[in-house]
Amino acid sequence: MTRTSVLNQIHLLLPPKDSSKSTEFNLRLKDQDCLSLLKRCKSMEEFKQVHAQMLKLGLLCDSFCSNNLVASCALSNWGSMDYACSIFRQIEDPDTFVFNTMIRGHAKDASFEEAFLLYYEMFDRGIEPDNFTYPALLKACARRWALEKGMQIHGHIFKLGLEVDVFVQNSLISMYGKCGKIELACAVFELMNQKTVASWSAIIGAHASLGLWCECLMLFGEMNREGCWRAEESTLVSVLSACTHLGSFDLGRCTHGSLLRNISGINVIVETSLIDMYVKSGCLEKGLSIFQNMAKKNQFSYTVMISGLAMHGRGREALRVFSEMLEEGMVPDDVVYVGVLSACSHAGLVKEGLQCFDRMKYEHRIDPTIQHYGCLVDLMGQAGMLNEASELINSMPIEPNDVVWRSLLSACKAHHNLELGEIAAKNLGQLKSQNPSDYVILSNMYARAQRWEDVARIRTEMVDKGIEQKPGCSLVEVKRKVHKFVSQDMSHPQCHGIQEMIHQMEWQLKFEGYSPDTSQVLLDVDEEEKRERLKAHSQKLAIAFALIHTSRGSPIRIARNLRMCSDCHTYTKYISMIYEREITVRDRYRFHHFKNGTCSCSDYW
DNA sequence: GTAGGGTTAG
Repeated sequence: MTRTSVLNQIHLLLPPKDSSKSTEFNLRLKDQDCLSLLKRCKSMEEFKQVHAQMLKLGLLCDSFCSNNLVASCALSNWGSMDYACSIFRQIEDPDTFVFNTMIRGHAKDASFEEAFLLYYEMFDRGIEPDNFTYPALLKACARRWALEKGMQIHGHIFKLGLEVDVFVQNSLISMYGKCGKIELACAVFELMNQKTVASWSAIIGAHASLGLWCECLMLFGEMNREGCWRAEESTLVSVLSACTHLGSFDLGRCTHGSLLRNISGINVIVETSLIDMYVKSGCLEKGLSIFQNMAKKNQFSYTVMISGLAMHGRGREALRVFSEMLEEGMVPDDVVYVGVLSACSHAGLVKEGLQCFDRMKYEHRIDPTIQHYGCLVDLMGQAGMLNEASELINSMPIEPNDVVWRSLLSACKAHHNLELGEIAAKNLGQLKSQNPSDYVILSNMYARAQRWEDVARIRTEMVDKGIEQKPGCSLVEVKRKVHKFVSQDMSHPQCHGIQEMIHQMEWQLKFEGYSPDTSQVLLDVDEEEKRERLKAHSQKLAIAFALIHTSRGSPIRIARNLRMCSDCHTYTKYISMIYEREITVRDRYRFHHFKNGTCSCSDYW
């Protein structure tokens, strides 16, 4: 039935002008008819027509009809809350149902204060709220991060002795999660007799939004074990996010598989999460291919791709994607510019980076944040423009933070400028930096200058301040298991085999022309000791282990906690050529792809 | 008789 014919129908049901002629038209609209008519309204105009006819027929004395009338106007996407209010206020004896509807309508319009006023009015008029009253109010609390109000509502529910159902429980979980009270969200969740997909989705989402990634994956596992395997997109996005942050590439890939099997037409949010997961797991090409095949891209997708390309040192491509984004008519924001500037910094595109910075300020009118300045200092510093970087820090309109000074410090280390390095370190000290690497870098700079007394002074300072140097470590995934190697640590159960492999590798490396760069070992020890120390860097142990335990030609993927040293870099380039392996290493700042004796960073990092 | 929950990404 078309809309017009429905509207005509109401006219047919009315008594004709000359009612004496035919009495059979003297019918009345039944309740169900009026409900179906209200449901079919598609605009305020149609609604007003139906409303007028209902008034004529005297149908509004019935609470069922007036409830539906208010619901239609308050909850539809064409309705108006003002109009709904005016109808609502004409109801002499409003019941719980109509109050619930009005509360929901206000909550939908984000008029949270109005929703709460109505809720309190219910109490004043002695109208008891029920399970249908609470989800909208709790959602309002969640949206406003109003924990106190949320807890107050929870208290009311408790006091009323209401036997809460699964809908209210799910809303409580979400409210507590959004307000950052994860333990309360868990308490509600654990007390539930019957958990639905929405309950799992709420609790997993709550953990994800607080960055509790391990718990997120554990809950996902539990959800599957309890037979609730039909996860939906939103849940899987949280899971993907957890995989990305934890580096669980295998689970991430499985989640992708699960999405492909169970969900038709993956949406833009899922695709963006997938790109982020692949790119941050080192599979840039996979991320790129999803990106290129996306039916619709948004600000988020572009940002993920640009930052991803940046992380992999593909600066020019990042700039190309950025131009594409602008051509699509999208307006760049501060986050995407962080990606763009870091792309320039990782690829040494100084001129382009400076141009982008100006464009951001003057064309797109974005005030640079400390992150943008951080990228710029990094860009100049890495390129050896130390004085320019230092001048920029001094002329910044915002207070430089530890990240900015740290960028300058590492640049000073890379370009051997002890004087400026000392200034950067001093500023880090003033900012009460507890980051061990700040001390280690300065101490290594003194060591390089053979200033052993200063080295000792820094080391003592570290001990006094209780700052411990984190040892370098590398993770490598072999046959679905992650193996951890710590620099200089020979406690791995297969240590003997690894040593043998390293010895074998050494012969081949020497034959190809590699010689260890002992200048990287900044300790006051002899050359032989330095060579031994270099050999036991965690990345080399991980490579040796992977070469033993993976099949010929298969790629090796390593994640390490510190920036790669130049000896490990040269070493890995040779290994990629000798053993014909693609080796991907993610360090603290970026990715390096080694293949056929070269690295994707073109030795600029 | 009418109605409600979880919505995720840079």
